[in-house]
Amino acid sequence: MNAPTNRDTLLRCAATLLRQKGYDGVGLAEILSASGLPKGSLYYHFPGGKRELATAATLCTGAAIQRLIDRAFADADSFATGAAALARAIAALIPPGGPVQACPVASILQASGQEPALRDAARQVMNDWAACLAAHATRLGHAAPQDAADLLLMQMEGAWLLALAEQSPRPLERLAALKT
Amino acid sequence: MNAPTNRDTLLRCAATLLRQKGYDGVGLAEILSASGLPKGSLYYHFPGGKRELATAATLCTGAAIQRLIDRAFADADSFATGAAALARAIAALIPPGGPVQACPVASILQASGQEPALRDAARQVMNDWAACLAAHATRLGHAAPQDAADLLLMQMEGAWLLALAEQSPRPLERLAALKT
DNA sequence: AGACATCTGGACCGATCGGTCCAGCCCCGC
DNA sequence: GCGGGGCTGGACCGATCGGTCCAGATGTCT
Repeated sequence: MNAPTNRDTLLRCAATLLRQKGYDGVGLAEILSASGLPKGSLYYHFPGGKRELATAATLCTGAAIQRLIDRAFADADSFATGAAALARAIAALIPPGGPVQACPVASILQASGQEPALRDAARQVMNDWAACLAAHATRLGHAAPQDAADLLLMQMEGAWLLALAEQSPRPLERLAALKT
Repeated sequence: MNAPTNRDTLLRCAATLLRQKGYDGVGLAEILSASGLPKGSLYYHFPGGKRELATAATLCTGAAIQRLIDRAFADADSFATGAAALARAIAALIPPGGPVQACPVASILQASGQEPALRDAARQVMNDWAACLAAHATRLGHAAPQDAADLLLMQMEGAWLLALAEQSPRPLERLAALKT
């Protein structure tokens, strides 16, 4: 059955709350009450405390989004159509009634100035995404794969930020439309 | 001499610290000690407390950046060259040795889920920028000014975010180069 | 000089923060 | 039956959070 362990629950709740309120915006108490677990569990599974939990959650979500990238580009016949599919996929992540959640990297970036561990995690996820996009660009025969990948990453992050600002998937859908 | 009032000092310090640590990341004590003023002054000039100070500081910085946009596009002969100039101008804001500061809007966006006042401020600044960019696109005879403005805003915000992640102006310079 | 409005200085408050610590439950192999 | 990790439950801690309040310094009128 592969029942989710308490550690997984902690990661999941932390990831969600982090993306909603940012690193400094969530308290441990909030994460704990959302997961229904006591403090002891947290510090057993993540001895490094909030820092460790947040970095682990970010890396986890980052990997999930990379899978989303791969899936979007899997049956694309060009980089542009893959990019449009990706934008639509990210837009589709937004729960219909619920709040728009930030990009996991963006959500810890503000606090990364004080927390080297967070900055490393943010950097690594970004680099992974960029490399992944560049690989797809190369595979699809793009003339300047590195440029295309970096530019798309900028556009995607920007659109995600705008979506957060206006609490609507529209900017992401807009980007998808502009890519066609 | 137009000496800066204490209110101005408060706004300036708050703007800087907000962009470095985010809304939830700065404490009033920190802003106060940076400005060398007591709590009484803050709550006299900004009875709404942290919320009011942060929204005022964001609107202020937002307006300053809009002036930067106007300046960058002032002597541009096309939307693309204006865009490149703007990216370079934002990159130039980054203090050589110091930390990369976030976009003022991005820095309050995470907390805007809990603070309607912040979300309104973020939205307004974004809308102003978009309108401003669209006006320049129209003026310079772009075929689809709205699309161009929105896309550029996405790219600029994304590049700014990447710059924050790798603590270097390179993504912004990269965007400027790709625009040429 | 005296009265009034403006602004500052800082003590103080309850709530919440992240983090520590340990008693004890539970389930395992013996 | 029993011993011993793996894990949980939660009391507790000092620090810091945003916010309140007011005495009094300062400037500006009449």
